[in-house]
Amino acid sequence: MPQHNATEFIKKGEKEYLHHLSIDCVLFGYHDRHLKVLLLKWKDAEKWSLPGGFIRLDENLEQAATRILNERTGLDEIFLQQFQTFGEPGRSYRSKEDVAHLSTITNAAMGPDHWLLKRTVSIGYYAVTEYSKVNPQPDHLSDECTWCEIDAVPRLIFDHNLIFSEALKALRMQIYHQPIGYNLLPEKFTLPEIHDLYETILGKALDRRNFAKKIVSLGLIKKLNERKSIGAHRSPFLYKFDKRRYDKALREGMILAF
Amino acid sequence: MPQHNATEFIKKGEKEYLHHLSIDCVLFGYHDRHLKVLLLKWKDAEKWSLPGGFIRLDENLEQAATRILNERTGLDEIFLQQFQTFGEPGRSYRSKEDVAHLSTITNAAMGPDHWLLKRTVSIGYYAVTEYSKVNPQPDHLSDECTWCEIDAVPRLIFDHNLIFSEALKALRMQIYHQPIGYNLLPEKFTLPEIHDLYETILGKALDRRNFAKKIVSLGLIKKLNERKSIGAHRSPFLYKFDKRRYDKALREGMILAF
DNA sequence: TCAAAAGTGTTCAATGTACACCCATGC
DNA sequence: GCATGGGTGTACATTGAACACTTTTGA
Repeated sequence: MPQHNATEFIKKGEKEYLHHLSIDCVLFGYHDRHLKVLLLKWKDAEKWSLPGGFIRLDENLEQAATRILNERTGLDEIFLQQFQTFGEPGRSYRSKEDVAHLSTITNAAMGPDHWLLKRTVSIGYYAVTEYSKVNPQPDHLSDECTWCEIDAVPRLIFDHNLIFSEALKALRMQIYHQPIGYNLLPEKFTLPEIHDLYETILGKALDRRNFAKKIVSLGLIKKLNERKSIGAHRSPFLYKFDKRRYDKALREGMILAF
Repeated sequence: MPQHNATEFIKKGEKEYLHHLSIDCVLFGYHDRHLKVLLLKWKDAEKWSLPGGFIRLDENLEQAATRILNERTGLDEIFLQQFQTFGEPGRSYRSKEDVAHLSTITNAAMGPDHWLLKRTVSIGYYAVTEYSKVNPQPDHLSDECTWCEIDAVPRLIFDHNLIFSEALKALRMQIYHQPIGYNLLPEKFTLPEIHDLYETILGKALDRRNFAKKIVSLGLIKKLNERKSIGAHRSPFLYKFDKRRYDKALREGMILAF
């Protein structure tokens, strides 16, 4: 039962969602050596936030997070990771200004007991996607939904800056224990491409030769007898993921060091 | 405002705690080469559970977890780690039997809309303590609170077996990145003692000589000019933690490999 | 022929791993 | 003197880190 507008959401949401709980998603987007994060801008204000939402009465947490991201991006089959739960009292709607603004943009009177204004504990999820084909859609409360370079994240509402930075920390930790890239690279990709991916996510330079040795020795990718033509340069070999081994590494973990 | 009995808790809790949310704690106890976990047994039944509780309206999550454990153990200054949040619909009070039993032991009529029976998302915390001086106290709903060997954990209610095993996994992961032992060992301890601690928590044998080299080379512990008398055997040297470096490693992490 | 990017291998240092003997102590 | 547990060092294998030249391509 999708809400058709913000006013309805404010009024009817009370009966459709779990109170005191929300989900915030940090969706990282990778493309061409850039790592970005999906942000929303509140209507008629310079207030930015992470995409978030509430949990339906009978929905599990991961489904809810998937739905929230799907509504903003159209993406399906997002590989989500729950990373932390944030519950400081007063973490949301601490300022009267935020409340007044919410009231204005939703055109709804909200008493202090309104369900949306109650103390809310937020479960944080993150995911990574290839962003070049995503067309971000604002939600009811926003007039903009856009990718933002992770080094240029503005001040966000509530504790969303904390949530973002914890997500980035978790992502960078995860990359040492689980494979990454299957959804971020084309089916066939070159070593320089996956090398750029790792450098971008980790935010640091990795020696080309050592990287190639390690990534190949993990056995998750295999070299093809094809090259990619990249113009006035030597043509790099193409590789593809060995899906069996990739999935095994996803399940069982691995150890990587750079 | 502590509840004095289960009936009061059932009735008045509605206004004192956040709905739809709970905290479950996995408290590991170490002593003399044994790793145990604190469990509660429901009144008049062979139903075991992890210690858990609810979050007061103005309490932060870690305070709530600390309070819950403090009520069971009297312990203060517990180093808690939030590790995962569990929210499958139907994870708690799925069976009518459980509901009926709760109703019986609390002597309270509970309709299907009772706050305790609503869908509840539980935030998992774990901690480790020295258990030999702890006198576990049952809560309102239990008639037993006791340490159980981690290899002999019985069937637990709800999804508590899952919560327990995820906590154990997280603890064993953490031990590679953060120092452990400050609260688990006496102020002065021997290398064999800390060696036993690591073997017990990890559940595997570690080479004595290599362990000593690594743990000393981390610089977190320092050798004293004292030995411990252990009867008819060579007296091992005593060590103590270097608190400054220990705290630094807690904050910044470290890397350990066994 | 030149500029730009890709491919590749070796050396050295550090770390991890396996392993065994002697020493101290109290009975 | 003996049983028990503690202390210690070495050799080898593995891994990580640093590093530079040659090849390919199209303009």
